[in-house]
Amino acid sequence: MAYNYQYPRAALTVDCVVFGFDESELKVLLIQRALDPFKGKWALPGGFVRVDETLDDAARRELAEETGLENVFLEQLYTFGTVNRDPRERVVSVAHYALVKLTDHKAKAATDAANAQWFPISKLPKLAFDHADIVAAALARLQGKVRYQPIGFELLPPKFTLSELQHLYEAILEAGLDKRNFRKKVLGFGLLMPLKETQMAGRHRPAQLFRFDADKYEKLKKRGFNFEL
Amino acid sequence: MAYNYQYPRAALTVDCVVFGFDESELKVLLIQRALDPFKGKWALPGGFVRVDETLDDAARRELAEETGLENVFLEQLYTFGTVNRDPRERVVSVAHYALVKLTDHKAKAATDAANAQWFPISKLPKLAFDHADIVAAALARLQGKVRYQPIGFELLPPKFTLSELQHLYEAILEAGLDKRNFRKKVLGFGLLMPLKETQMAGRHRPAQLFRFDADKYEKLKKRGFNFEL
DNA sequence: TCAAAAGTGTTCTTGATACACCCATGC
DNA sequence: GCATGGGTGTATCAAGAACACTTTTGA
Repeated sequence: MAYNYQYPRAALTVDCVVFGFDESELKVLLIQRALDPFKGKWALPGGFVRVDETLDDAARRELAEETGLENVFLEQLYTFGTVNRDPRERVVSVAHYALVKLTDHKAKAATDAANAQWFPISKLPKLAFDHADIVAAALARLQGKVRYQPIGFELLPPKFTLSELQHLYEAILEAGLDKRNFRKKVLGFGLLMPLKETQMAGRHRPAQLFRFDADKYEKLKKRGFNFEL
Repeated sequence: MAYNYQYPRAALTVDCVVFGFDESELKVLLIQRALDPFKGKWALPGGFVRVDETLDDAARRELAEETGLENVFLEQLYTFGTVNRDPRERVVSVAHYALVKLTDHKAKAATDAANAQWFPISKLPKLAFDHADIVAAALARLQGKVRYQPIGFELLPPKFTLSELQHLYEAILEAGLDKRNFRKKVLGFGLLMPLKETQMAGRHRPAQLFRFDADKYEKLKKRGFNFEL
């Protein structure tokens, strides 16, 4: 079946910048292209939007198909519409960014997506199309948003230590933070619940584990509370 | 000429939320639809993206065609891609928002766009499609952005008084501001240049006129300066 | 002389920053 | 017993918030 239109139409795609956090580093998930153009090059997961699915649905579907990731935090980022960003034809891409808990998804993704690989954000390979621009925009968004919305927890396991949280913020913001001030502030919100467990990890004092209380955050937000790091 | 594609494609449009400021009120420019669907209803200016123009170009072209506005501040907002947002077929719309100096553009727009009209943001009519959602998103963006970027000046004439500026911020943020604190802070940036002129407006003390020094702002920004109201 | 908006400083409170030592564990 | 990261409090400084009266003009 073919479809006729009076005027030529741009093709519409979605692309996803998937962030993960591991070994105190911020990472991005890339896939190696199997087809031309840019065959063999690294690129963002993504693909064409079907005519009967929302943009969000399209992004989640492509993410599942190409990387095996499901149920992740996903948000629209920006729409890239330069005329010649794809050498084949006019393609407009609605870029998204996703945050995944690497500890959960690591194994799964490895099996479903043989040609997917995590790269430290500071050591990305050359990317296909204008995907380097998209990654830059996503990083800027993440750096901005993490300051006033508690989205960082999407990158950590459900139970985490304050040091892990601090290292996450340091990795995202690319800046060192004072340990005492960080703990004072982040505990001051009353959104981190200490667990009875501790993390025994190596030859030093075990660390208190916390979980983020998302319900409490939602309630506070409705009453005008403002998370701000 | 007709265009054949293997898969059905969404149509791609741009829509613009145009903000203006007049009589201490924030206003939005709407056009009355001449054609079905929603014939006679008020809607955002916008239209189809051509295959050889960027999204930004498309938004500016539609704005000029439908409202006579040119050389305005324009930024991409969000892309709306719900499946049934247009009753005719699948239409994905890249929404933008624009800020115009009403004093400059008022007369011009009135002639070029007979069916365009400014509405106070608090008294908008029912809008076609999902345009009410788009306006809400644009207002939220404006409220957020005006706090940390000096975009408010795009809504004021080149020469303005501090009271005008304060009323603008109050209208956008929907909150009252303390006069002395506002002036202290905004003058503290050193980006408002007092002019030799004053504004004689009615039976009260004349007000000092200022202009915003955009060049100085750009230089400061490069050195890490942060505008924050 | 009155109404109406312009203009101007100080005090208090709050949040941000800077900073150094003891603790619990594994080797 | 020592190396490693975990955990804690205070003093200083800067920015934000609250607040009331005088000035200049036109009618």
